[in-house]
Amino acid sequence: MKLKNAYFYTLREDARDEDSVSGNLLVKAGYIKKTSAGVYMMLPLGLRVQNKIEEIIRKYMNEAGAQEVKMPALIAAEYYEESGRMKGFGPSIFKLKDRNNKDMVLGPTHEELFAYAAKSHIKSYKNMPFNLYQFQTKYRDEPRARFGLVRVKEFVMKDAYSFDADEKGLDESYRKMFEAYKKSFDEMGINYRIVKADTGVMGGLLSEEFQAIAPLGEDTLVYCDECGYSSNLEVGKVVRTAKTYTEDIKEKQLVETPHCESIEDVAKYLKIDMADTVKALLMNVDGEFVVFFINGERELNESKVLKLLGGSELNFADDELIASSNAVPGYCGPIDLNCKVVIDEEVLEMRNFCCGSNSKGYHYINVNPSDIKYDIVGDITNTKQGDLCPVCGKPLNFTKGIEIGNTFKLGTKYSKAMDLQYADEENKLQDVWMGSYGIGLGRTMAAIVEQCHDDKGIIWPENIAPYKAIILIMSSKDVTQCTIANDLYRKLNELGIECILDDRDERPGVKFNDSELIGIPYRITVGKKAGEGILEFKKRDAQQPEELSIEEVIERLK
RNA sequence: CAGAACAUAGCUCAGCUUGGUAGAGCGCUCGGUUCGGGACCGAGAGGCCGAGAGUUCAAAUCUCUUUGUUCUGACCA
Repeated sequence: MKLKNAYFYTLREDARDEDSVSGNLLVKAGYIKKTSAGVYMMLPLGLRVQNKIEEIIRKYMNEAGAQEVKMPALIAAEYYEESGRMKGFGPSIFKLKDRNNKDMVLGPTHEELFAYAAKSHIKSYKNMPFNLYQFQTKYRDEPRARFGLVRVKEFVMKDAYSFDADEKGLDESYRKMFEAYKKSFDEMGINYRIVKADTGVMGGLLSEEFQAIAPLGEDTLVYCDECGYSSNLEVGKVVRTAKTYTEDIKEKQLVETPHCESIEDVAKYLKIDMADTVKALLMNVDGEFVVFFINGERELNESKVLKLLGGSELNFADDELIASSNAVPGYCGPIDLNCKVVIDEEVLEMRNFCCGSNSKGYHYINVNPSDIKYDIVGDITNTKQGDLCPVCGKPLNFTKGIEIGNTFKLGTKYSKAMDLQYADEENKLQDVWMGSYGIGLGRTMAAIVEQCHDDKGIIWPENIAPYKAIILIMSSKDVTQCTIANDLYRKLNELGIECILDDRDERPGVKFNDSELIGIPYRITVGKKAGEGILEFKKRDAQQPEELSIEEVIERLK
């Protein structure tokens, strides 16, 4: 690409409406442009990066034996009605009607259509295994688009679906995809971690996420250096530091706590440790009023709660629901509470703790497990700093991650719903075992920028940079420089080395800054010494440039 | 969905408190001087001040409504 006559621009100032590093840099460097919240144009440079990511994934998908197809984005709603996910996705699914008033959706993910496609092929066990994949645009009406390309409403996903006759087959298909994912992300140069995760709206048996390590990440990852245990915070079993309660059990006592509506206030007022308090969460579980009691320092884990209670929706309770009991918001405690009570298993180990009294302005201190009444007990909180590895008992580490890929063992959930069956060796009908595997391309791009940048701009890993090299002509009026630069540009192109020639009539500073902002891995400066056959060669992340001959430059880039 | 902030030129912003009909820097066009880290001089083009309603002789400015964008949370591959 010769810049002079190309669609190319950079911005000098930070984008006002992009607060994330990657969103700002991608917009500033002219890779993407926002059209509305969570919807972006892919400009020439951005599309090249996305295509690079796509090619790497395609290579490993094909290597793993998957076949590429392309499904429509516009889908009759009946497919999602059949699988029950019209409800599962709820407001996140884009709905529309055609001119005949037929309900349509813009596909948020494609298990249904792939299961439908598989029906045409699967008659007997002899037709499996196989794996289909696509690169295709997904639409999700996210409650809150944010962080540039990290969470958007329209994005390209690689999604693959495996079909096997039994669980053993699924395990093998899953393993192949898992390996292909590792190879893909390794080749892209991403720093990532694989964690166990919740199966969520996808359902199924197992979910693992590929998480790019980044402070911006919306997921918290917990991992153990000792044994390799690694999990999303939302699913990890909580194993507490073995705090030994040595003190004697005391008699519970009512104390005045005026205007202390939060557990922080109470702890501060009574001058006690938050870890020695039990807080109440007044919740609405599918319309039923349930109060949860957990250690004052912990957070309630929604997916654990729903799994424990077999519920589907968890919200804070409204005033009407609260009024159905004697619970007093801010002073709710597990003693003589007349509604459904669920306590975290940790509470049973605590001694002489503080909790609400169900009368305004008062809390109890020195409460013990024998004082309280409850209906259900279980592990219902998030892992937190200080907790131990559930496998080996060593202290856990925490980090933030951006979910760039995930793999699901779906089992027979969708084949049952979509009636996808095959005849086995005894001619009996059996359900097909499915797996599904996704990678978000734009999100991957964003995650890489989050990891690979400095104060001057992006630093693309070589394998996904839009171009490998950029040639800067210092003086566009210098005939020698122009000739040499154009000649080098031609030679590199002949060798299949993708490069940019900055032949714009700009001052050197502009060209240096732009080349750093857009993050091209190698910079070749054609300047004063060009006449002597000497060029300047600098890797994007190198401290100092080096002087090389034209031949040496070509050799380095081969 | 709740809370908060913001919306003025292509970009980043000032002006609003105290109403008088539009500003800066960068970018862009033309001319000149420059030419190895976002140069300088001169001359220009470019905006129904997000939209609608109201108050007023007069609204970018005050009031109400609305839409959009961002942040925090809720939610969410």
